[in-house]
Amino acid sequence: MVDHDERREQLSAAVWQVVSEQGLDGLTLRAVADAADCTTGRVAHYFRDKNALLTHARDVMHRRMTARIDALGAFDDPREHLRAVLREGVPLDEERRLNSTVWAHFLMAARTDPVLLAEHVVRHESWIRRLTALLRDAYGVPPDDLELRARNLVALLEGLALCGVATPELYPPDLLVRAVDNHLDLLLGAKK
Amino acid sequence: MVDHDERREQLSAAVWQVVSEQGLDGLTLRAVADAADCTTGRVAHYFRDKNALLTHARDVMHRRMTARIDALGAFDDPREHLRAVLREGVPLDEERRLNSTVWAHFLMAARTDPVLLAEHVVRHESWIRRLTALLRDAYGVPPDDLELRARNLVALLEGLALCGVATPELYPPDLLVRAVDNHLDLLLGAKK
DNA sequence: GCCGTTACGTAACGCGCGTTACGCTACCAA
DNA sequence: TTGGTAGCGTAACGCGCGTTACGTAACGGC
Repeated sequence: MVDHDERREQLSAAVWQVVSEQGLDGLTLRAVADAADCTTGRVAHYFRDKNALLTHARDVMHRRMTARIDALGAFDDPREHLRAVLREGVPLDEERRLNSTVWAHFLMAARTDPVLLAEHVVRHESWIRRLTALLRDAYGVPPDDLELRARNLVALLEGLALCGVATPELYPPDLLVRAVDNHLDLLLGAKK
Repeated sequence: MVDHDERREQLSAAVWQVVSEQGLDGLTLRAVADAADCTTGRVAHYFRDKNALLTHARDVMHRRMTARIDALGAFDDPREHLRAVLREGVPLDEERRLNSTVWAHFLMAARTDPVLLAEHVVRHESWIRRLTALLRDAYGVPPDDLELRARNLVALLEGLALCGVATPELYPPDLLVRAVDNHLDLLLGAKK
């Protein structure tokens, strides 16, 4: 008896790998099977069809991302808390680059897929709410345009993620960190 | 005798339309022919293969984008000049939304296509240089981290473009303008 | 008025895709 | 030992794709 959930997570990991290496165009069941070092028979055995495989892969990835943010724990300084959360949204290592890459591909696919679009909207808004709250905590007295600032913060993060995904050598981790810190200084005033 | 260049531009416009509506996956020669209201025979007649069609479509789109920025003309206030240029990078109307959409799709495709990647890098860097120069003009005395600020400005723009492309109804033109202005105020100090 | 050339439309080819049916092997209960 | 089932591998099917070959109508120089 094999562990079905574990097998499914293995296949989902293969999906991420293929999407990262070949894009959504290159994501064929045969490519997934190759990446998972098995045949398409196994894939077909664990997922009804291609769509079910993709949905599972998306869900697992999203769960891991939120889990990583939740696992950050407590911070004394609200500003450091915000900073730590922001770092999770930007491709600082291989895992987060994989996350950002897959996210970007699914985002573009969402333009022509109502299901993907609905998921994106929910997560985007929730992301903005989270950052708005963190930003509010980081300010002594929150400015009137707090939500707009949070929205811009998200946009900056997505833009940086895109840069890091498209050209990792031009946007190494230290540059991304400096970019985030620079914006934070602009928002909250230079760190003492 | 028909005007070859005009025909090619018509077909390129059909490419943009299909990419915008169906993504790069949906970009088939038959779909392009449908959008151009002709048969695949005509497409095959004017372009050696699909790749030539795509290259031409990218080139024409890029030429139009740079032409639009160059056509902005002279400004008395450097800050207003910068602001006007920034507005061109964000999907404020249907044409610019089309531009941003196609740009984003090709950017994701660049991850697995060396030719597209090389083009992207060149244009990205030139974009950063242009904004660095404009930003320098807008400052009385440029700060030390001028280039990093310009880089963040580009990232913000790309992030906002992505938001406007994915969810136009959540990011209407006036919100995008306010977002850009907000960041500009943060960078240069609130407008008098 | 004829004839080559331009400007396509039409249709077929091979390929890779997702899907599905089928077959085999290992394992576990009886 | 034997029957059944879980866990796959293999192979074939139809479809849509890019490409290409071929047909043909209109046009323009002689």
